[in-house]
Amino acid sequence: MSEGARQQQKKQTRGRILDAAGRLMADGRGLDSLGLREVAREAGLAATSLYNHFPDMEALGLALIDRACFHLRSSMAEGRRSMIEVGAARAVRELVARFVRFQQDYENEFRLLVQQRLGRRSSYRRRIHGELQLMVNELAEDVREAVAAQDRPPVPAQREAEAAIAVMFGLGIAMLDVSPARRRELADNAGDQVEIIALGGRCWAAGDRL
Amino acid sequence: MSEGARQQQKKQTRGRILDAAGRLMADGRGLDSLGLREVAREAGLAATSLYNHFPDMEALGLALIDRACFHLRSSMAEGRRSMIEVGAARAVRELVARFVRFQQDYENEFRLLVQQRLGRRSSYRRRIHGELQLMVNELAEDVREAVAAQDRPPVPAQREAEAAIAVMFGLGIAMLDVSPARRRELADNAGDQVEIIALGGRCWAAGDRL
DNA sequence: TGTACATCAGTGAACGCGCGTTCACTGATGTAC
DNA sequence: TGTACATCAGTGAACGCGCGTTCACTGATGTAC
Repeated sequence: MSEGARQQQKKQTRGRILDAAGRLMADGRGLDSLGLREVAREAGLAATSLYNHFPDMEALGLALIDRACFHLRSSMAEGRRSMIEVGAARAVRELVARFVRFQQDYENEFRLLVQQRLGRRSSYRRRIHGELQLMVNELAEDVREAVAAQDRPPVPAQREAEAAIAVMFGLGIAMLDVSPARRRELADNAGDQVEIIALGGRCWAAGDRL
Repeated sequence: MSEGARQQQKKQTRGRILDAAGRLMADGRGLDSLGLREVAREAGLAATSLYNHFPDMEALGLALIDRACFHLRSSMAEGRRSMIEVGAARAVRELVARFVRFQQDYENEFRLLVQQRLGRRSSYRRRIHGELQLMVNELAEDVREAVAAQDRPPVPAQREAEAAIAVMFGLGIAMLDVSPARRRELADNAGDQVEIIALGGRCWAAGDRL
């Protein structure tokens, strides 16, 4: 408490560094292509100052990934509770809409997550993999609750969640390079795909097989 | 024809360069981290010799991507014709199996495609995007043919194909970091997911909605 | 409240290194007469 | 068939540049008495 001023200043500088890195990734650049000096320059600092905030470049990258995971998580959590009551059809569309909003509000961070999911550093991969696993599990839980609330027979919620998340990430990637009109079209298609998945889950639950 | 020896030698050297680059990517490294000198050294050439085969590093990368696309395409084409007769249940499993085989036989190339699908160079992105689009279209065509051959009502084949490919790429990515036993488990799950998608397509075709 | 000391965010020089690309070259292969 | 010339895959030196990290430092902020 008494050391406030210095600590606060430090936290602020740390934020400036992360913001600077984020800005540099804005034009389609990947984390791997960011240089220490470049980030420092953008943040208005001497290159060596970064070492007062991150032990090395890997730690800086991990901080950026953590931030992206936080945004993903909070975007997807938004209005999650209300999903159970609105009925399956609307719930599916709103799920996709939430993901699209995240992709648009944090496009760089979305790209960061997808890129580093297969990146060179296993610390990055593990962090992202864990986050996606949580996302799948939470979605599966929501599906189970919603189905139970409607007194329907239990569906293969885990598989549905996995497929839906795969579809949405595919959507996010496809949306990166195209016009807004085409984006809407892609999002509608993805909505249909998730609906097909949910329908398929019901059939599966009823014992149907191919 | 008469200039054969020299041309043939050149083609062979070009192959050696691509092989060398492929070998260097074997330990989880990305295309972006490959250096000109490094590739040349691995290929047993002077660094500058690479310029006799590729105008710049971008062209080398594109050649690697082309090769990967070719392998993806031929892997997925393999046995494609027989899919119509075996019935939907087996066809779905074999589809996933073909993709898994590609992912295992050409793991580096699979990684290359997924990574560069969001890479910095738009030439790479376009190339890969076009290939995936073809893949989706061919799968959708197969689905339509198979459904027609069984006198079923037409399903939303394009949406099913998009969703199935998204699921399979998700599978391929998830398989990269895990044990063989876990890989089989993931592949089974993905098979279930694609089956759910196909079931959902039938419901959709019958006019069902959520 | 005033003073002496400790902490530590930020600095600038320096380290060795590999980057992609250019250039003028060498010498084997191919071509024309 | 022999000879003179053209082509061109491969070479080694050199270009300017930024990389991540280390180090000893400065000076403002915080702490203890």
